Amino acid sequence: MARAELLRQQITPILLAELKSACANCNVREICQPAGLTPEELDQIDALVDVRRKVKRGDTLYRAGEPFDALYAVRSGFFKSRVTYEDGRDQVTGFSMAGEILGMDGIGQGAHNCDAVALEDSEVCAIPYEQLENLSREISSLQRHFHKIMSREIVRESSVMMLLGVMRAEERIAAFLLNLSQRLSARGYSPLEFHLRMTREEIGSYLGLKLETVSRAFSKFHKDGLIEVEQKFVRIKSIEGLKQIYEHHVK
Amino acid sequence: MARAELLRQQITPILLAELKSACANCNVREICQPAGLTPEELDQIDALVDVRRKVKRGDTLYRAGEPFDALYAVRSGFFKSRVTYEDGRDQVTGFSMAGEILGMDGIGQGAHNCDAVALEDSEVCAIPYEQLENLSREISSLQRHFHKIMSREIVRESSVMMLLGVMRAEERIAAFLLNLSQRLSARGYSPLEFHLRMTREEIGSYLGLKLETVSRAFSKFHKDGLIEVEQKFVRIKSIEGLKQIYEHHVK
DNA sequence: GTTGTGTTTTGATTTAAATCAAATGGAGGG
DNA sequence: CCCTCCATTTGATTTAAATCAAAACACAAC
Repeated sequence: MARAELLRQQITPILLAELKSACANCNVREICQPAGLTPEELDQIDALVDVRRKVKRGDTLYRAGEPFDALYAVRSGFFKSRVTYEDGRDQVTGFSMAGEILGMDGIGQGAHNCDAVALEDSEVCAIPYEQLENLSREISSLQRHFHKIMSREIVRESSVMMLLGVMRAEERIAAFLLNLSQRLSARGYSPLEFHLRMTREEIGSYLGLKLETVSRAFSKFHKDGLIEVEQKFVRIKSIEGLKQIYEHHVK
Repeated sequence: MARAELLRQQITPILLAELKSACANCNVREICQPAGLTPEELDQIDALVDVRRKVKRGDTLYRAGEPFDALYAVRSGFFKSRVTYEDGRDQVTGFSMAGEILGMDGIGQGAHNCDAVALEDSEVCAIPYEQLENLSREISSLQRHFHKIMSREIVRESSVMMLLGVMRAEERIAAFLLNLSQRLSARGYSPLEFHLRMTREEIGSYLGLKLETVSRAFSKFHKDGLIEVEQKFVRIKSIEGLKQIYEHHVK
């Protein structure tokens, strides 16, 4: 298939020198650099992460149904995960930014369960899953980290269920902005000013809302002095105000 | 109900001789008996599952915030998982029946993220997590099974997100009934007749709907000849009809 | 049996968000 | 530059589900 061909070509040759310090320089410390590793263990992990891959904006990193064989650490860029339904309806199930791990949905069935689409030109490290399993049997702290990351994904999703199940439109959008802000902050970016990588429609899909509803909420927040919005650029003027909406102080 | 009675009787007091083969007799083969184990490995797993615990209807197996130290295999009974929100709102995030695993939400933070409440008198096996981690380093097929179970939980939740995000009320309820039917069937129970262990309100909470909406949908399905409902008892008359609703053929 | 409590059903009304519709505004390509 | 294509905003209207309300029903306790 043509896509597979393209994908293969995108994979940059791996230079030995780069490989050596691939993980040491990477900001995805989460899985590749769990705390408390010996230098030898770090080298083992370095050797594990053998393939870097660039994904152009709009291209998919993987698609639902494709065989699963690796997890991906996002080195740079931004992804959405999308599940498509028999009748064609689809939903965005998550956004992944640099420093986060992608692909854990595929482990269960040996095949991916969703599409991962780059929302900007991005780069990932592929972590071959079988090798990760093998290595995590040797290095218990790696195993522990890996389990924690999977568990956090379960918890993240149950808070999205909460959001979709009990929150009203404006609460959802406040929660979304606060969550984005918090994650950006955790990765060393400004929590108060950022560019949305996704469209209003994609935000709406993620939050179970229509794009018009998202747009109206942004306008409302702006009117109330909580944020400034200019296209994709967002500046948060009042974290507290957003939190009050999120915490249902409205109404 | 007669079936529940039978199930309860199946579980006999724990004698030492039985304990020895606790896992061999257990229907929760998922984690305790991954395929392809040697007898020695099976014994190791047997030794792992050292605590059985009864939970009375209405009691909690664990609560959000409590330290996490074990996963639970449901041997008999039925649980709901519930997340409570700062302002008091809560949501049911899942139901667990005999043969399923509970508690994976706690791994990430070392503390449980939700309450697990028994909806009928139940019995579980506690699987001490640290020992499970240790053992799964030795037995790679156990490790693999464990990872698959976690991943499936992630996938399960993303399909609930789909349900909450894009489906209309009747579709959600059709999906709920079909899912329950399929899981019961997988555990050897009738897929066409069963007792709901939860109230309409709990179903509604899980599906992001109000109890009245759940009730109305049941009435509608009955009127259309798809199901028979009598209190908590449900008989599915037309799996196909439910599937058509679920697949959005309505409207 | 009666009483009381919690669950479920059903109907009438309200409302939050969807839908429909139109105008505006950028970004990129020729 | 102009033109086209999206993405976004904003307004008017509709609608699905929530809310409010009351009655019916179960089930357990007394």
